[in-house]
Parts: sequence; structure tokens; C-alpha cells
Amino acid sequence: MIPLERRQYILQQAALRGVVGIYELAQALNVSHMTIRRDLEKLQQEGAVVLVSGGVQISKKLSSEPELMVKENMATEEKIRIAKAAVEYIPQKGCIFLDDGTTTLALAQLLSDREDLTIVTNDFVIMDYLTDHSVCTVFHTGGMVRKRYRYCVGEMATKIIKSITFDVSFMSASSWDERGVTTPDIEKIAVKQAAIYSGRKNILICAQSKFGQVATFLAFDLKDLDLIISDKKLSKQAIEAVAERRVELKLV
Amino acid sequence: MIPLERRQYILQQAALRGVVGIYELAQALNVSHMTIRRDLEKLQQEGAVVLVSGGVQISKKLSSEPELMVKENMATEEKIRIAKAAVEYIPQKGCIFLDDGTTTLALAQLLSDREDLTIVTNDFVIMDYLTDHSVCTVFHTGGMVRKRYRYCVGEMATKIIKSITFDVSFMSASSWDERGVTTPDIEKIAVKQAAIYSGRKNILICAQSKFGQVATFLAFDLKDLDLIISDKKLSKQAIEAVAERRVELKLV
DNA sequence: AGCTATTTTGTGAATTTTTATAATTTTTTG
DNA sequence: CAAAAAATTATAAAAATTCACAAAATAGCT
Repeated sequence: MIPLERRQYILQQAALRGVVGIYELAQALNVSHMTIRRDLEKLQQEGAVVLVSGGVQISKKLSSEPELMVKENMATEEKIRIAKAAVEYIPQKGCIFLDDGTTTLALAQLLSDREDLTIVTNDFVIMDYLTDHSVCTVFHTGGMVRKRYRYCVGEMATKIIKSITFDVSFMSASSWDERGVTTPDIEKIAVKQAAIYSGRKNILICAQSKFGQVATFLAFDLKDLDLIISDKKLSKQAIEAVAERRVELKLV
Repeated sequence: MIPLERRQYILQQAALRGVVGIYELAQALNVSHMTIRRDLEKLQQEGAVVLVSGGVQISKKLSSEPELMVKENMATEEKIRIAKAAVEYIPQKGCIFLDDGTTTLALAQLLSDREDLTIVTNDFVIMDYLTDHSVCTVFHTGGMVRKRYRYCVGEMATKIIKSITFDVSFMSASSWDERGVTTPDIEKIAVKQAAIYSGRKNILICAQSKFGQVATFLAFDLKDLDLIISDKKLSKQAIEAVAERRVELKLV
């Protein structure tokens, strides 16, 4: 890894998460903290980041730029915590499905050094990340391209998903409540149901903030799940609803 | 491998990844770091890359327009001429397949305003371009991701391709001769054959410079094609070989 | 083919840049 | 205010770069 690559990685992490720690970066990149400090100094001179005690913050100017904004909305603290909890459920040499979404992307980012895994996804952002940063085997489901959201839906994707068996299907949700997970895109229903059909274990990884929101179409019922991983702020009402449906719940 | 090929490979890698390390290239190309350095110096003089410590970065002008950059790096003129000729064969409201490759990418770039089309591809670069710049319906075949080249291969992709019918399949080739199109990737054979199986019309769009090069595996015979579009510099030997197989030939 | 001239490539040494370690000072935290 | 964490500084080690020159490959010629 050459110095520039390292700086790009730092920028990416900063863009993704808002702030990053120096020692964390040093460990991730396997270099000394001094090297990171010198990198950060350069990046600060370029105006890309702002140094703060213990790490860097993405400069406001950048974080308001459209491409990064999309990412910004991604890996928050909660999502990373949820993703870390999710890793525990991935067996050695396993084959997993990652649904489209930012929480599943955060999970993908934790798996870059897992050579043993086979990862299947319908999301192009996740695929891009894995293509550039991972050593695992990657499959894309294909299907009709939803340009705006950069993932695939439709019958083609559904068919392929049904023809594979996953040790774990990690499902995401942009909206869920006591009934189940809902989506505004009718074409996504079949895809999500296929992923659940093909998962020997189905885990919903989803921030509590999405609870209570409802979209037009019901993709699947909470009963179809084996486990829900969410964050600790999840409302009592939600916890009760999950318990009633006898689905295991893990809050992190 | 001749020096020019080596530089094209370097450019391709740089285009693909943004930055590339010198020692990495030296190892991949099996030459000394000095040879790479001299190559990079030349490429820098041409303005294609910028030298940085430990490697090169793709020049900003190019990297900000990824679709142009790929074109840029390999004999553009011919490819665009070939692509323009290929457009003639695309019917209104048609469904076409675009094989992975830079000539097919050039074709995709000419189709951005065609709202009537359905385009299917196994190439992620083509898909990305169409996602960002086109108004047509896009499908991706999915399949096993070949990270380095950014396309899909394998049985999954093959199956899907066979289940669709294309008005035209536009095939590419990194190497071809009188026998047919060859590839170094065994997994690509089935994909290419499936595309030809599913094409009501099969057109090879391919620069003459690739003629005479041979890779390990034969993907398909020239006889399987309805038309070959190439550039005018195509050798007499090649023209005769094509005529013998009763395949129409168009030189532009 | 055989020969020379030219270009390209590899090797090793000197130079410069980058990085790691350790000691010291400053800032943060309880 | 004291302990811990972080930042700074200095210096040694490692890596990357440059330069010079010999070896190898290529091209052009008879």
C-alpha cells in the first residue's frame, strides 16, 4: 500500500464516519501513529479534514458535497455497532446474503479481511466496496437496475437468489413496525422474500430510528426472522411487539 | 509483452483503481522497478498519470470522468468509429446485450439518450455509465464478480443470459483470429456462448489490433456470428478468413 | 543469415524521502 | 492537581528515488 492509497483510505473512513481516531487508523493500516499524523497534517493542509484531539473530523466543506453526503448518511455509530454484533453470526467459510442498504454496507466493511466468505448482494455500492477492499468471493444477483438507489430488483434477481442457499441472510429495512418490514418499491418485495426463503438463518439488522415508519408494501413479517439486531434506544412498544412474535432480539 | 502493452496495462490498472504502486506493477509485469519508473515517466509526460511517492495516480482530469478515461487509454478513435457503426444495427425498442469490454463501453456511451432501449450487460463499468448517464432500462446479469476486471462470469450469469432473448448481442474480444474469439478466463466461455445463444443477431465489435492474438480458451467460433465490425486496417489474411466462414464484415 | 547501431532493460551505489522508535512536552480527564 | 492520553520532537532505520553503466533485446542494414 503506497502513501497515497493510505491517505485515500483515511479520507474514505473520515467521509464515511465523520470522525476517525488516529490510533484506530494506525492499527487498521498497520503503520505507526506518527505516519498517520503526518498524513493527517497533509490532508489538513489540503483542506480535506480538520484535526481534532485524538483524530480527525471531515471538513464541513467536503461533507456537504453531494457524493459524500450520501455516504455521510451511512455508517453512524449505531450502524457500526449493529454491524459488529452481526459479525458474530457469520460462520467460517459461510455464504451470506447482504440486502441493499447502509447498515449492510457497514457490515461489508467489517468483512474485508475474511478470505473464507462468499458474499452475495444485490447492492452495487456494497459490491463496489467489496471489489476494491475485500479478499472474499463476491457474487452479484443481477436483475433490473434501480439507477437512483444503485441496487437490483425484479424477477431476475429473485430467481437467482432462490437458487442459492445462504448460511445467513442479513436483511435491511428502511421502515419497519410490529407487522414487519415495509418498502415503497413493489419490486423489492419478491427480492426480500427470496432472500428469506434462501436463508437458513435470517437476521434483520436495522437502526431503531426506522421503527414505526411504514411504507406502502409489506415485504415480510417479523415472524419470518430468526433474529433482529438493533440499537438500545428501541422503544418498549417495539420490544414487546418483537417478543410477541417470538423473534430473538439483540440490542447493542 | 512489448513496452506499449505494458504501458496500457499500467494505465488500465491506474484507471481502475485510481492509484497503483510501483513495486506492485513491477511484480505483476515481472520487470524491474526501473522499467516501471521509466514507463511512468513517459505516461506522466503524456499527462495520463501523476507520479506520487511509491506509485502513480491517475491524472485528475481523467479520473473525474471515469468513462472517458477508460476510452482514453486504448486506441479511442477506432473504437468510437466501430461503436457508431454498431448503433445502426440497434432496432427501436430493442433489447441488446453488451459484453464486457471497452468497445462495448464506447457503444453504451452513444446510447445515453435512447429511452426506448433495454440494455443487458455483465460489465459493471458499462452499468455504472448507464446508471449515471442514460435514460434506458438497464439490467445486470449478476454472477461471480471478477474484481480485477469489474465484470461478472460463471454459471449464474450464464443461466440468466440464456433466459433472455436479445435483438442483438454485441460481443467483444480481447483476442481473436481466424478460428474465433479466445479468452484467458475459462469462466467467460459459457457467458459468451450464452450471449450468442440468446442473440437473434450476434455482432462482434472489435478493433483490428486484437486480431492474431490468441488466448488459451476458445470462446466461440467466427461462424457463430452474423457480423463483424472492425477497423479498416484489418489484415488481408483476416479478411479472407472471415469471408471463408461466410460472416459479413464491415470495416470502418 | 550476420553484423552494427540503437533502444530498452537490469544492477548496484549514492542520495533523498518516508517511516518507526523513543524520549519529552503538552493537553485532556477525572 | 495528578494521572493518562495525546502531541511534539529528535534520531535511527527503512524504503524509495536517482544516477551511471553494463547487459540484453530490437531494428536496420548488407
